[in-house]
Amino acid sequence: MSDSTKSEARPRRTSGRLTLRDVAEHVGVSQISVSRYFQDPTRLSEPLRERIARAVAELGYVPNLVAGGLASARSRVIGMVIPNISGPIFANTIQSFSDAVTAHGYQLLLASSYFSTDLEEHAVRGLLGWSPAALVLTSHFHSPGTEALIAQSQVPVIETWDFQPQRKPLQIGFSHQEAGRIAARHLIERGYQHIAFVQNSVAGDTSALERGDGYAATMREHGRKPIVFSPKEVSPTHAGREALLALLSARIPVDAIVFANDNLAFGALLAAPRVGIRVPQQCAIVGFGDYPLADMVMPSLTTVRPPAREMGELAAARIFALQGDDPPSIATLRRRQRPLSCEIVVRESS
Amino acid sequence: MSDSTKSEARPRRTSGRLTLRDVAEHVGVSQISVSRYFQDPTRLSEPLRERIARAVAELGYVPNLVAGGLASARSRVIGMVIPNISGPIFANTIQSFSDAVTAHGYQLLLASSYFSTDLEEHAVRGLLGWSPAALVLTSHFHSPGTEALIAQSQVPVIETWDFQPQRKPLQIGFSHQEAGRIAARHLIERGYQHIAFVQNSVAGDTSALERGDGYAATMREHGRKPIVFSPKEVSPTHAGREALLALLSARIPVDAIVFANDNLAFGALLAAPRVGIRVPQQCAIVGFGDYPLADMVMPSLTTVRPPAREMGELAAARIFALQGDDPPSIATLRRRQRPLSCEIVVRESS
DNA sequence: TTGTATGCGTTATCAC
DNA sequence: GTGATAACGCATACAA
Repeated sequence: MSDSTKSEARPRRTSGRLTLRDVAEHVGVSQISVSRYFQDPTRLSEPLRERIARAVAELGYVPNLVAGGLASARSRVIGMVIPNISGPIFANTIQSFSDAVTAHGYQLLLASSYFSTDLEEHAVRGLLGWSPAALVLTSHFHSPGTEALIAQSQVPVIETWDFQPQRKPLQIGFSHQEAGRIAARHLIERGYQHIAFVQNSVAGDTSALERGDGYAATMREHGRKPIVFSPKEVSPTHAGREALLALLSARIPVDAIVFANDNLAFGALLAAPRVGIRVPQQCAIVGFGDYPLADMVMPSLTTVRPPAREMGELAAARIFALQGDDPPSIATLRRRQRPLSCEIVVRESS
Repeated sequence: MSDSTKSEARPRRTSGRLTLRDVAEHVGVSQISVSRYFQDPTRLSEPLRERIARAVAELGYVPNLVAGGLASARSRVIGMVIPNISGPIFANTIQSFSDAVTAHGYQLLLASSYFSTDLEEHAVRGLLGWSPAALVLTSHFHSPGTEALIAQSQVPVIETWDFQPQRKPLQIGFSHQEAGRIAARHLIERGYQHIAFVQNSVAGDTSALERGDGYAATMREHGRKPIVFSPKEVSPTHAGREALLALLSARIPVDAIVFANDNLAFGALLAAPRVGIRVPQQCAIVGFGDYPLADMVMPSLTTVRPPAREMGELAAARIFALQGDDPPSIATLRRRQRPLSCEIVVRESS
């Protein structure tokens, strides 16, 4: 019974956790001083700062970010919506973004959309409820509802993994059409004659469609007829295998295939020896994504590498600049109105 | 100037977004009715409910979760700390957890620890600031600071990817020792003589050490001497290759290797043909994780599969039960005090 | 450098 | 079924 100030009948509404007041009382100062200790310790005198530091450590006080967020009308949370977390496609972007954000004291509220604009809208609505410092979305395809939500909210929005210069939201991305063009050009230059494109079997991956468009445009520019195959299999590796078999048993067998992503390409590449097809002699294979193991499989996979980590880092940098945390660097500003570029990584499969 | 109620000089403290009051005024009711519309619409009369629904849609009102969280002292956010987001190891657990959580109207605050207990503590402190409904951690290795934080907070903690029956926090996981034992037993049963274990080159992966312990114990129980190799290379694929070369050029070459994870195993498996080693004739290979492509590579990889998706789903289910959202199912309760089990997936590499 | 008063937008509580 | 009022825990604005 050393602490007689502790009331027996605790009001039901309190969360039960320590508050600034508890720390302030313990030290013998006002709450605001403790608040300042967390906001900007330099505004406190050296001795007071140390007394508060000791009390905070002793009591194990953790600031209530919810209350702080309400009082200041801004929070250090950033919302992010990506098609999926588990695949290799966005993994590096999520990780590099998360790391940058964490390093600046922000936290990441993550949701996945599975390439569905409805799920995305639902996620955006939920995330906006937390008044995030910023919202990061993937691609520029959104439902009208999502567009309305972000237009109404004061929250800055950054779109990644895409670049559409005419759009208002900040874009940190690259041109998917150009990615498709790069792959097609590479195979044409290598002298392949019958070059096909295999679409993603996942519905809603509109960016993959754009890569296909880029491929088709380049083919036409070179006087060739685009050949686009859409597999039925849902598993990407099975779909890749399905496409390989179908395209090689056609009337005029293809001698090169561009896949909408590396998982499809892996499916074809790894199935090839089992069905007696030699890569690249009989058929060249090009992927998209440069997923892990692309350089390890045999033959190693030629693929178009998107600036995955870079997009995460730049998106974070833009947000910090917007918040005034960091002065935007020249390089960051310069990149603002430009797409990042993809790179063809030439390996054994072509 | 049709809206004369809009004041020119907006007070600095407001966030500027629509509030419950705005909706209430628009409809001509009190705020609390609009609040009830979101909490439990059935408590409102049919006509009122519809009028509010219309106003919400018309105005584009998004509830302020921060204010709601403060008032109710609980939030529908769940914090999660995993070693890394981008690797294939935890991908399925994160995704299945995220999906389950989203389906129940919760949101996911995600942080990564990179197998560092200090980073984990930092993340936990930050996440606790949001008064999450629950906190999900990975493994049972935490800093004393983390232990103190979770002990003080009222927040329920669930540990995944591990199982230590004597611990207090809820455990949704499996025994890493047993995973190592399963791999060793499999190779012994197949008649392999000189079986080695290759450790993870990533520092701090204590669970991998436990798998190594399980392997070593099983070896001794069968009267064999454990051989443990720790690669120097940081890249897992390079480390796998390094281990393969070293273990096969030893005085007594091994004829089977258990790798701490599939990435290491892939490194060895895919390097083998390039250096003229036949798998499994000359050396069998077993991994851990059953990562994507394990069934596709040539030869396909024998591996120990952890219950990755299941852990995410069960962790979510436990949390909902704790919140009273769902009655816990019999199956869920029964699993509570038991480890989940790993499964050996036998393929061509052994 | 430190303190006092007030409000952030919602929900708990109690009243009608 | 609907409403008035008082918290929730912190940060802003202003004062000393």
